Amino acid sequence: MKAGIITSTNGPRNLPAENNEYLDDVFFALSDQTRRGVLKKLRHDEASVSELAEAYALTLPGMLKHLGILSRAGLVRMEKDGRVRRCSIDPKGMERVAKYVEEYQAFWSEQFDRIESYLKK
Amino acid sequence: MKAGIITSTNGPRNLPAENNEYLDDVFFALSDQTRRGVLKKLRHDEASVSELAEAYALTLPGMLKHLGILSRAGLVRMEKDGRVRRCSIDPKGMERVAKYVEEYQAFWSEQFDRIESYLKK
DNA sequence: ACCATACTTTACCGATCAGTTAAGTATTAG
DNA sequence: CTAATACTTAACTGATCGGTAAAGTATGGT
Repeated sequence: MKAGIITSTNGPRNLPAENNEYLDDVFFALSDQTRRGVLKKLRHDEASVSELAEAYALTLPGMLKHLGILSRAGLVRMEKDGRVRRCSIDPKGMERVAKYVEEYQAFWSEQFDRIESYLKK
Repeated sequence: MKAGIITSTNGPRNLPAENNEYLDDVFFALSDQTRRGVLKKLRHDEASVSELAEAYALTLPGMLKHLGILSRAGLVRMEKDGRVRRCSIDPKGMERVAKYVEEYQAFWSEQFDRIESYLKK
């Protein structure tokens, strides 16, 4: 969604070529208390947009924006059922986060081990 | 840093009282490719602000802002050594993320089990 | 057919963000 | 002492964010 030109060429900034574009979206979606609250609520039960808007004292368009962000991040699934939009958890987004954290900590502890073995000498 | 008044009273919005204020900061910090790149680089080696600024083609103040965000999120530690600021990984922030993901998925699979056992009947 | 419900679209607002330039301070090399 | 280095602070810019109001569209109940 955001910087397609920059990341597609991987040119202008000499980034370590971390092509995890979607991580921008999922981490951003999780950086808001209201959106984490929505996720928490949806883990227990599905809900409509109106129900969520009322629960968080937001207007319908306001809640819809949050849901759009959660949906783009792969954290929420939405299905139109008549005039009602049923929102439910999508596990895809959180799995991406889990994977990132795992890889991160794997690298970190590897580094830690290296230092430890160095200190032993 | 952000909404101290709102979350301290936990009043105005009827949130599910998820008092994980710091999660806003850590998820937000991770929602940017440059900042995730800095983390990746720092996992291999410490670096000064200038080194990081050059690696990502940013000005010093620009990089310093990113480092401030990473630091507030508990993802990066900074120590002033003479006129140089040495930046290194702080595991605290990522541990918070790991914990959030764990709890989230625990609830999710619990819910999943409940549905499964319901379907068995 | 009529009307209420549930969403959708558009346009707007103040605040925050990513980035800059420019000017400042502190530390070290010579 | 002087000057270069490395950071720091302040002010500014365009873009995005969270939220709203207002007006529109589609669907279901009677």
